Amino acid sequence: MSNNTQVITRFAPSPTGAAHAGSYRSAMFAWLYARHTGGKFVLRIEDTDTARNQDGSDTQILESLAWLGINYDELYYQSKAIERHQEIINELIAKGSAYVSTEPAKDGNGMKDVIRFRNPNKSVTVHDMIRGDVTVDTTDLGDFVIARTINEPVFHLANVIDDHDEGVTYVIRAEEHLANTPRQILIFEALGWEVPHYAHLPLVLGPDKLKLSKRRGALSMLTYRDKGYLPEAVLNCVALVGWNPGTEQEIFSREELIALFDLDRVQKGGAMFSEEKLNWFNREHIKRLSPEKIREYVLQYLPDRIKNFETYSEEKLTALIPILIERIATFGEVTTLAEAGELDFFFVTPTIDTALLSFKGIELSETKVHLQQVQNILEGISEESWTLDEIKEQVMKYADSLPKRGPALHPLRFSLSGREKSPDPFTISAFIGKTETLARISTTLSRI
RNA sequence: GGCCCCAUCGUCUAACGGUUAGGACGCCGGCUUUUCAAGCCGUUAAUCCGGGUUCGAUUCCCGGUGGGGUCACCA
Repeated sequence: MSNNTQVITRFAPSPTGAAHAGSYRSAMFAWLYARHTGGKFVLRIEDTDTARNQDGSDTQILESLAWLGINYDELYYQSKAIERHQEIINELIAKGSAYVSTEPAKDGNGMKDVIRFRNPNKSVTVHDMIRGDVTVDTTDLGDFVIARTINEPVFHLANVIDDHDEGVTYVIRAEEHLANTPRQILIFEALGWEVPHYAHLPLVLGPDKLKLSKRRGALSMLTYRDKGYLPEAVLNCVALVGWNPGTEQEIFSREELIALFDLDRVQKGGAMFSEEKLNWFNREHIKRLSPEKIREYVLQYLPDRIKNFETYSEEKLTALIPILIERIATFGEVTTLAEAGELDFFFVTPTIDTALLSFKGIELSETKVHLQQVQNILEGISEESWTLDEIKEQVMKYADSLPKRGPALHPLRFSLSGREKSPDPFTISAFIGKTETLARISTTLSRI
């Protein structure tokens, strides 16, 4: 194999259901390697198992890849290569490398012809870019089946033919295929074709430490999209399971990943994919988003419940975004928060449960005094200087004059939000404005 | 079971024979302007075991153990 062969990698999913994080990691590495080397990345949908194909699952894969920004240079559907496959099967038989074998049908109904490969029974070495040389004696494979019928190749054969025809020079795929690689090499050799470079990626494990499968751990990438994860965060997170650039940098843009990625720093052992870490990555990537982009996302996830409030406006949204951003890991949480009513007090006057108004153990009568003091202070601040900093400074002056700040701050915050948990009172006051702040305070006061 | 692959904190990982075995996520604790969130600081935590080789092993070799993959007329 010459060193200057163009790098052509591929991702070859079968449309039999939702692919999982491990599949996409394979796609990602193959794509990253192609982009890094300036090569090509081809996508091949292996849709020959008509019985197990699932409708729409190929478009789901395509959509997921597009969302992640994994763009391909060529797209093939394996089912369209049937004639070519037949041609090769016949060639193999003509050459004596394969033969028709009449044997009892699998389903138990009579006899049937299958095509078997004439195994030379020799030792085959896979030169794996990640694991080094792996030598296997293919004898125990026997004369394995390469086609169900004369025109129906089995996975190994179809794979070899397609990879060859599509010019694939680097087969980058999951480790589960390593054990099957020798038989594919045997086929390549029988056909006199150049064997591609191989790189078998460590498996991505589920929480149970077992390899992810369609049944277990299959989580569509689109689910992540819908939950409000950023594609660059998912890309970043998944790229770092099983690979690292050798530095302590953790946050990478798509371009940085392409520039840095290489096969020689790919891990050998399997690894678990952690959603907790994904949340962290997502937060980090949100921080790096432009204000416009953030606004777009928030708008997309903010439910009508909020948008329909009379007090809702573009300006309010602008003020709300920074408050929102520090409370979420995914944009989907914007919806969750809003739907749980945890944002309502920004737009409508909350109902106050006076039993919860006082700071720990403080008499209601004393709370009332504090609240009145704060009310006076707030009234003294002009509309023009009604800013978060100013409000905070003035109110804190009073709160600090007390043995503890809680007795003054808690009732204020509670009067404004009506919730046990909420942003601080200054943030809320600044957000809802002077008039509404004072209105909420006097309403509370009147109810004591 | 045969064959193959793998093995550092709970998790993702760094350390290409010499480090107090480093970082990140999470956990826990503290701080910050009551609460929550965020932020900051800090703590806890690992080389699977046994032999070699070597002045010296996480690192190299062998064995064991453990885990995983694969042995289809599925891809």
